[in-house]
Amino acid sequence: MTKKDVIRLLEKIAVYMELNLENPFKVSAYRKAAAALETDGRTLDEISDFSELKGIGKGTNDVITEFVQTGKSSVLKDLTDKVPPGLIRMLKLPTLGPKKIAKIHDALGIDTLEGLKAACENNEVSALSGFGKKTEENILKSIETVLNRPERYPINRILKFKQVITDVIDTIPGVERYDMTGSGRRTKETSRDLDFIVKVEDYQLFTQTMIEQNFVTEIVSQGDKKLSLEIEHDFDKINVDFRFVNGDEYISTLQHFTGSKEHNVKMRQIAKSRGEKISEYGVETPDGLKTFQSEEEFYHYFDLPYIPPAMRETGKETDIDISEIVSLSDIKGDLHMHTVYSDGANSIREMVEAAREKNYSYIVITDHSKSLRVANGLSDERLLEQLEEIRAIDQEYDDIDVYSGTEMDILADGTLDYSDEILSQLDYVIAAIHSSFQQSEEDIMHRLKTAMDNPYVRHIAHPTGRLIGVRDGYPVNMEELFDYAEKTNTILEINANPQRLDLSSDAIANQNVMFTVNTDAHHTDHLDFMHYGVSTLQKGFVKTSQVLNTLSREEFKAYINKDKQSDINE
DNA sequence: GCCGTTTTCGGCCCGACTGTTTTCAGTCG
Repeated sequence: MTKKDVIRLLEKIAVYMELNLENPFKVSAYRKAAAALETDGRTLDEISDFSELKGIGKGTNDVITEFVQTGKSSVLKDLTDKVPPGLIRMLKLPTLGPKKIAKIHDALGIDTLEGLKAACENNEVSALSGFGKKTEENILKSIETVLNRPERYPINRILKFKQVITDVIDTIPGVERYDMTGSGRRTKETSRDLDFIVKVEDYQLFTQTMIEQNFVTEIVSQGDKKLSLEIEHDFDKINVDFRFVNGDEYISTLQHFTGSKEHNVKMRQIAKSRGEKISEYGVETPDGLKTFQSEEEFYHYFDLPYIPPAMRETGKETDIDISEIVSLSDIKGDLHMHTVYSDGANSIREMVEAAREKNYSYIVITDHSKSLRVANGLSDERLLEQLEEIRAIDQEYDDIDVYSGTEMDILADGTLDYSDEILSQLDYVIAAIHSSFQQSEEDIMHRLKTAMDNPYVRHIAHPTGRLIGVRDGYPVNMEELFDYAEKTNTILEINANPQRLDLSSDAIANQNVMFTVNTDAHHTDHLDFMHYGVSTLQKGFVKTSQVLNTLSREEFKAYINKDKQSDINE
């Protein structure tokens, strides 16, 4: 029995209560109780009295206590006796909510998706009062969608959908400004849909242009203020919402539609306690509607520091001190990138020039090692050749330090791809697993530990090998990984490539080790990925002092010239 | 069901759009 089990129980009760048409505020109380448990940093055993948490009172405390002690819940049992499980599946259908489902169930006795489909096809649903032809069609369409489309897409897929949309927006005259909002802006690992806000002179022209595009498969809704479409790209379908903004409310609309919902509820409660009201149009104050020039100004107005989008999730971000959390401007260099020596697209010099444009103080060139043949990994000789070239280029620049490194393979049996004799000549060594993902956790941990034990290996790249929504990665014992990293002074990477985001924000929260965030760029354009990695760190509430590449140029040079075992911040 | 510096009852964030209805309920974000 873990905290997660209790959270799931409370959320399950909320869903069943919703379908049982209980008071919506009662339903919401169960959801809030679940959120309160989630936000609390402690484990189940560490909490002695649940009712001391804000949002948990006598009722939910009793439910939790019964469940923890007996493993059962009489409240849930009563509900599951009353509500057929098929109705839970119906809740997933867009346009169908608890009220309509209850009505269909009560009037027609339908309690399965299949039964619902048949009833629509026989026009039984449209015969009910309050239902019509259109509702029936929409239900059939919803069933189709739910059966044929993934619920959420990984962030990398979301970014491709985004490109399809922005390519069109960029051609529409009169568009003054637009932003992607929603979970995409918050850098969630997966998103259900795409959201944009658009400041445009003529929303009708915008709407007309957009709905004429070949990729539009359905107009979900269309009004003066918003447009909602279903689009298709590369055989995948997703919903896209546009919100039209006029005048001075842009920042308030941006803030509102960035979410999360929980974050917004929290902000509105704060406003309300001051006698004010937040909406997407601004803040209603006793002196009239207040609008803002920036989100910084918006948060400062409520006596809060600027909260980056990535951190706007549970609402707890408004309660805690976030002044020391890392931000993109703290990043002084990129320690993991590839060149044409292995599988990168650009030369060392091109990478240096691109890094200078980012105002970085230092970079490390880290091509693949010899065993990674598919990526043209460097033999000992080519690595030493490259080292010479890096040294020469470094000499040419006053404003940036260019260090020689490698992303060295940890081979299947745990041996490292270069000898210590070779490694000792490099400035900075990264180790990574690129092969034999199917090994047991024990074998994988043996490989990672061998690398961490090596005196030249400074950091482990993409420690789990996962690709979001594509593969889980190899089996890593996370507790052991963090313990061993701490023991050996080995730094763990947040790989900023949006396919990876590895380690994940969930994994790094509340850990006491050093991290580094790097793009793993294979092209100069990829250096732009850095902000995804920083967002991941922000979601894990990681402080600037815990991130290696926030060190100044001099501090980083000192770190490189020191033994791995010595303290970084000495 | 939870909560309280307008407190033990009466609120609980707020607005857009659709569809069915003829003034609004339901759903969504």
